[in-house]
Amino acid sequence: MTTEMLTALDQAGVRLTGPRRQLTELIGKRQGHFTAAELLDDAERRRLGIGRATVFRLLELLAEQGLVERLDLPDGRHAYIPCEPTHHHHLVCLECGTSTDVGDCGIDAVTAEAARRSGFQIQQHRLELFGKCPDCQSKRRAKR
Amino acid sequence: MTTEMLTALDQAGVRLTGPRRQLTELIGKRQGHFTAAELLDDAERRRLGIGRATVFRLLELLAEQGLVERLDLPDGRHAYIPCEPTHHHHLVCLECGTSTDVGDCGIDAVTAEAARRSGFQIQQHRLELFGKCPDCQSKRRAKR
DNA sequence: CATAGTTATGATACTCAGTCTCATCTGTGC
DNA sequence: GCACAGATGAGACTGAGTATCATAACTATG
Repeated sequence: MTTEMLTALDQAGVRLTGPRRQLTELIGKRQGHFTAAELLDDAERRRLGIGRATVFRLLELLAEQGLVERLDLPDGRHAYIPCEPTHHHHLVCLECGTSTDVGDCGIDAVTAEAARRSGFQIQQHRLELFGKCPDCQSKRRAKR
Repeated sequence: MTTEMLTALDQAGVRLTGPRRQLTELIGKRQGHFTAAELLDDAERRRLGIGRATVFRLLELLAEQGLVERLDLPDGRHAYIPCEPTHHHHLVCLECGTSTDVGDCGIDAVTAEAARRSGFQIQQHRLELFGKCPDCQSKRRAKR
């Protein structure tokens, strides 16, 4: 996962520097989504001496390569999810933050229908699904 | 439109003050989405003397009542769209900002399918469609 | 190796959206 | 009119993200 990101960056003609290696490793250690602030905290806690700007710059790079996707959480914060660079959608667990990719599940039919009804030419769409993952469902059940 | 908002606010037990009337009127005059900053600019340009906090407070109120919906633009900015207080999705024109509501268009089937595949319990979803509205399509054609 | 040149880096200052506080003001029900 | 809860604007504050710039590090050469 971490190495995949690094090789992808390498192929994109980007230098594989120390900070970039360390940050991608931190991203790999987090499962699920994370915000820029969380990643920055991780780096500071480990005294890596990595600046704020570097974190944002790497996230931008990763997003350009499609290795990470920007996501708007229901509370309005911006988060990132590591993912495969193909178009797809995310299912995000509101409790633990895990996320799963789902294929299109028929969304194309929905956009086509919306286009037909409205006359719009649809260029982009964004579908985000939020809920509770199987693990958190069973944990909650166990507590009772 | 403007009056609908006001009566809805009234029914929600909210005071119909001067600033609120003026701001809802400004919202009514804009067609399509707008950002908090744009609304604030409108108010300042007319020397209404309305504070930043008041604008945000009203938008929050309107959002609570479902009279306006928060929207994340593709460029990451937050915008608002006046709308009917029922669940639906928006189609936003990237050129002129007009927006149209579309009903569910079969999105429930999509979320159900995603839930089935992943085992998630889906609690919320967000679907945003971006494209070009019929007017902008014909304008562009006319230019050539 | 050494070195030159490009690219990345961290510190810091800055901007901008949104929130908070608080003294003052204003709708609203009486 | 009056009282008072609720709303307001000014301005301080926070936190995310960006811009700048001198310094540092990676890379390809010789």
